[in-house]
Amino acid sequence: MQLDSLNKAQKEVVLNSEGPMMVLAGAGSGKTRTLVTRISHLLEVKGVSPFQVLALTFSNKAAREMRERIASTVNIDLGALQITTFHSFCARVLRSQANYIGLSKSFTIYDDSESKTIAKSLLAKRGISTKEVSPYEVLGFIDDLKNKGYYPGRDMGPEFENFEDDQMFYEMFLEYESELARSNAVDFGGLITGVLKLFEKHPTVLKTYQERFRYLLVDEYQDTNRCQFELICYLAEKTQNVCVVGDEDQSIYSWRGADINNIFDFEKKFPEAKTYKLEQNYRSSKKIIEAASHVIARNSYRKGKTMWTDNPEGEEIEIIENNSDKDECEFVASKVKELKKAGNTYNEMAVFYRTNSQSRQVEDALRNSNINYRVVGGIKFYDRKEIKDILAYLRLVVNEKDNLALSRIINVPARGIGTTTLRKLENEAIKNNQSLLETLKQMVAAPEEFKHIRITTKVKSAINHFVSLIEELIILKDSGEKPLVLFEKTVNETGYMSFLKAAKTYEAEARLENLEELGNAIAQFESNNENATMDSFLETITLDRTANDEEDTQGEVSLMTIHGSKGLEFKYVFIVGSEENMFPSMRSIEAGEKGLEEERRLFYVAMTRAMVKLYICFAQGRMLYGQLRFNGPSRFISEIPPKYYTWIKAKTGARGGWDTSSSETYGTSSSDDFFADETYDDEVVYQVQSSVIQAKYPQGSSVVHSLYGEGKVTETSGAGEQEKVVIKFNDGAIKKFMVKFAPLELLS
DNA sequence: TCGACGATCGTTTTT
DNA sequence: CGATCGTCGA
Repeated sequence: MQLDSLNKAQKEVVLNSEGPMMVLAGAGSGKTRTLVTRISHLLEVKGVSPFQVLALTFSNKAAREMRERIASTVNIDLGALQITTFHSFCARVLRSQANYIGLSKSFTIYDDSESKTIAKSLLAKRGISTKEVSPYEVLGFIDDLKNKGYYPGRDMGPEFENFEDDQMFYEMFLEYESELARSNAVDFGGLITGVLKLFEKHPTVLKTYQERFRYLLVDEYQDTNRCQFELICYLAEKTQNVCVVGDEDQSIYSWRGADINNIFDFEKKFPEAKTYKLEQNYRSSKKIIEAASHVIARNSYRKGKTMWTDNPEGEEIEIIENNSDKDECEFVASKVKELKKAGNTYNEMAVFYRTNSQSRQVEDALRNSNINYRVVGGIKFYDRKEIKDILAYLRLVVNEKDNLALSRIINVPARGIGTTTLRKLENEAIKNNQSLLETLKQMVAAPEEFKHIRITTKVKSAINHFVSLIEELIILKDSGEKPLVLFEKTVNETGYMSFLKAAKTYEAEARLENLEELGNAIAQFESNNENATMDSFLETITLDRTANDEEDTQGEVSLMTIHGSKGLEFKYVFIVGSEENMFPSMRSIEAGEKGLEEERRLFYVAMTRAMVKLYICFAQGRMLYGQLRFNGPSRFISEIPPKYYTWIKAKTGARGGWDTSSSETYGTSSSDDFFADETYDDEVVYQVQSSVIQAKYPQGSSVVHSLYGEGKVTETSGAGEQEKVVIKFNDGAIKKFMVKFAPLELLS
């Protein structure tokens, strides 16, 4: 254990092993190292058994990393040490206590897309089109309840009584829940609420967990939702040995239910709690840290930390102004090449964007320059149709009650059991309070009882076939056959393989390859896990979607959304698309101050990933939804005091002209151009002052735009560099521009 | 029962 | 612009 390599605050965190503690750990402050050392200290010095420690994280990646690092510092068998995600932990608890909650051990975990399918069917049942009410609205409502820790029947206090407004939604929630129960299934949120319910309804069960886990640690605490908070409170109630580590400035998942209040409420719930701040940054240069600190200081909803670093001053941040989105990507590509030439490797560089859809252009530019790259978290293997189909078969085999799985594949490949038949069967199943497969089985056994639903003999024989197929697979599974064998049988016996082979299209070819890949994944799972079962494989892939293909031969530039970058670090970071309406996103701007603060945290996260050099790029004009937009640079750029950056016009159109020069004007102009009316102060943060400069295009003036032609100004706001206008063009189009960027000319 | 075509609508997604 | 979804037609 390397206590000596820790700083004072980190040491305190490690040594104060008893009692409640909250650690506010800034970006790059050695958070993981501290947590790892704390656990090692518990095990090695305090003699705590690994069996009694529970560390909860949000991602599998974080859990794995922590376990590996502990394993390499401590000379103890970590077998019983639980470092897992909230969801895996809860799944485990629910499986071992399944009898208490009316599920069987082999319950299925439904992912978001399956939840969506149920939401859709609930709407359809009511004759509501998805246009009137989006299934996402329904899911949002349900999710919201679950995030807050609600389960049917739970007493949540006064503010939860007003379901009246949403009577219909609440009814759908109840139906959704019973639909899950009927299928012996749980959704992601239900894993957490399920355990909460278990603990509340069965104090004896709770007690066993409280007694087992004497030491509780929670990573990424700022991302916990209310339900998880309550879970933590229950688990820690007895020993009070709970250590939560988080950073309110990196809370970027509030839209997923993360509740910053958990940070503020921790001390209320645990009045004895000690709070520590890890404020020394070991990752980034001084310039980057100070710049990022100035940006985040504008947020009001924070506890407040002052990050500092002993690292060298470092290079200035570069603000890169480009003519278009395309130029921006080309700039990134050429800069990446330049950095490579200077002796850096590709995997020291990363490109961050706000939305996944922005990756394509970056990819194009990198590919054209023959630069190796990897898109992190883009394509989702397990979301592919053919994969979901085969997995649905496997799920059904594991959990016979999985009605969703059955309805998905009963006619894939086509067996002549269409939607009408399925609808009839579903009604029967509900009427008889059975699962679909049970109903089917019964129908095979006693067809005369199903005369009233009028199913043709042809369809009946198809059903017979289907049922015996599934039964055969179930027998195979029960006989203890290995997952890979079960998979291969499934692919072949169901006719899926021959159906794809027969198609002979390019697409079918790709699908076959994907199935092969699924086979490889199963084989790998078998070799990694001694007693691999299909059940455990299915759980693993729904709860851990990180693809495990880690080949870093040549090194690759990493491309990812900023959300995906949390927890990572790179020497060189490019943030692309740093424009208003992109980043911050249009929606967040509309959402108001809270939305903007979250975007600012996102920007802060992006900045603090960079160790050596940060490039913040924006384009004057960008193609968006098939339209050229002039958004202007992100307000967050203007929140960085100019002394930390150099403003570089990489490729910019001449003022007022759009498609003019392609000449490179690498110059070091300052930000004065853009943010002339802002003042900076090192201590406190500055309000944007309104300018007294007159508008260049006052309301009513006639103008000509080099692309859209002539029009009239209908609205003007701001002045000088901030001036914005709304123009109604002669062809009727109404568009909004930032005067600074728009190729406009005044006519009268 | 499948496929072709038009209308629609655009965040982020640890689990 | 483009992916996705729903509707309609054969």
